[in-house]
Amino acid sequence: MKTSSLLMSTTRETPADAVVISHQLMLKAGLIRLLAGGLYNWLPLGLRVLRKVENIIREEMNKAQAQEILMPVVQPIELWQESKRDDEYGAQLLRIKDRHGREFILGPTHEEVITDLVRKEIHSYKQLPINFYQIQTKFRDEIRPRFGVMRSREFIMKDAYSFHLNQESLAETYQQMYDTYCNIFTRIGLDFRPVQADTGSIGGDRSHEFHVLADSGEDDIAFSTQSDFAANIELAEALAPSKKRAEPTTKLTKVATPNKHSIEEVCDFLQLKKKKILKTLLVQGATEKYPVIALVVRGDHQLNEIKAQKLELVGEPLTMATEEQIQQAVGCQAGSVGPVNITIPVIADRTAAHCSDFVCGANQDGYHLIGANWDRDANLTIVADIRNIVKGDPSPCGKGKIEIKYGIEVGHIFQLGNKYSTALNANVLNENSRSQTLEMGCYGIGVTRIVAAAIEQNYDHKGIIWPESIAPYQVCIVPMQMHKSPRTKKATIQIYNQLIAMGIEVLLDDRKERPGVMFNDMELIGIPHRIVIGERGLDKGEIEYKHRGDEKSQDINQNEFMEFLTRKLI
RNA sequence: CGGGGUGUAGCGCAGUUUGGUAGCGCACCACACUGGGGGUGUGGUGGUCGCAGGUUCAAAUCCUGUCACUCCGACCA
Repeated sequence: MKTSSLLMSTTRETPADAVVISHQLMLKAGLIRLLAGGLYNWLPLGLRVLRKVENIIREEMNKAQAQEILMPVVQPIELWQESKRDDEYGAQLLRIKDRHGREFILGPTHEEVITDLVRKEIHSYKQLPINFYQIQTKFRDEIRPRFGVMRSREFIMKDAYSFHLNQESLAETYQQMYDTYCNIFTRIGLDFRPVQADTGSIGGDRSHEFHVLADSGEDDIAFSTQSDFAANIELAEALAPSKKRAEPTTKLTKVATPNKHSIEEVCDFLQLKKKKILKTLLVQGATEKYPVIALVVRGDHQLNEIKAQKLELVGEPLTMATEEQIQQAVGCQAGSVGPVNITIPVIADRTAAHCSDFVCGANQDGYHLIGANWDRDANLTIVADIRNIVKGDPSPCGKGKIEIKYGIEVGHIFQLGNKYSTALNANVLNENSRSQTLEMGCYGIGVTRIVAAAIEQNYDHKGIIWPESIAPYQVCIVPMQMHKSPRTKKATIQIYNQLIAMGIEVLLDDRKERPGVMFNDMELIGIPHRIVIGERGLDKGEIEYKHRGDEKSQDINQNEFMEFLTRKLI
């Protein structure tokens, strides 16, 4: 390809709207352009990268005996009513009507469609297990699209769905997909981690997310410093302190804390560390008997809503109690609530339950209690893990301490079980001629997001540094004064043609631009291998080579150049 | 959905307070010089100032409404 005929829309200035580096660089390098909120055009260079990612995924999926299919983006609403997910998905599901007034949705995912297909096509256990995948556009009407293609409304996803007669077979394919995902992300050249994850509203039993580690990641991942344990912070268990709780040493005393509500204010006022205070949050209960529940965590900890809402007494989804409810339940404002002399059920976090001589709200506006202790002053009935794990906590795996890093979720695999096959009645006959509900797994990869994630991990002040596997072109040729020097032109065209004949993707910058412009553009768009040809080198019988990640270029003897380059390209 | 910000040429912005001929830089086009890191000069192209309504002799500027984009938060396979 020659740059003279390529749409290479590089810009000098950084667009004001882009905040993360990958978004900025994708715009600057002319990979994508915004059409509307969360909707992007992919320009030629960007699309080449996208296709490379797709092809790696496709090859690895095929290797794992998965079969590629293609399902429609537009799906009839009836399927979603059948699975009861039309309500569950809510506003994120974009609904449309056709000319006859029939309702459709733009597919945010394809569990329903594939399950429908399978219930129609698969009838015998002999056809199992089977694994289908597609690389297809999805649409999710995100509340807040942001970070370019990292969180867009329309995006491309590789989604796979496997079907099984039993749990063992599902577990086998799940493991195979786990390995396949590792192969895919390794081949792409990403620094990634498989992470234990919450199954979320998609349902199911076992789940791993695959995260690319980057500062701009939207997920918090907890790692062990001494093992390969990694879990989404939503899920990571905060262990109970191993030591016994200290005995009370102080008297329970009420102190005035006028207009001090937040943990910070009270700490400031009483000159305390945050960990000496217990934070009491009131949430909606699950039953009429207990409409309000108190959740107690240590002042320096954060409530983990996902853990909390899994508790029996707690309403789902987790909702904070209203002011009226708080007044009615404890007779004071939210900032003065505490577990002492409270009539509603109290659920204490494991670490909070381990505190002694603590400070808490007095259940009276303007007052807190100091020197409070469990059992002596407050009933400790329910203890549970309801906080976010934090840096320095012991790892739940038993080895090492916890470190928190940010991750970009690029893959997610689930063992769904029979949620959809039951809802949609997907059965096969087993070897006893009995109808049996299918077990199901699903496996997603955010294809467009991978492009952004790869940039987040591979860039410098000049621009993108593509991993070789997904670079839009492997090699670029930057000739010096080619339009004035027949010698340079001849050498350039010769190498260009040779590389093309070898099947190498090469980009020749044949624009009548100054060298600086060409260098800057090629570095911005991140082509891994650069060849510079000019009279200066030719006089010495040399051609210049530089890798995008290298500090310096090297001059290679003209006669040995192709051999040299071929070795670099392996 | 709550709170903030911004809409003026392809991009980045000034002009709005105090109403009076639509500006700058980059990009783009032409020519010349230049030529190993976004070079220089000369001359150009391009905007119903997001949209609608109102006030006024006169609106990018003031008022009302509306739409879009964006940031923070909540939300979220």
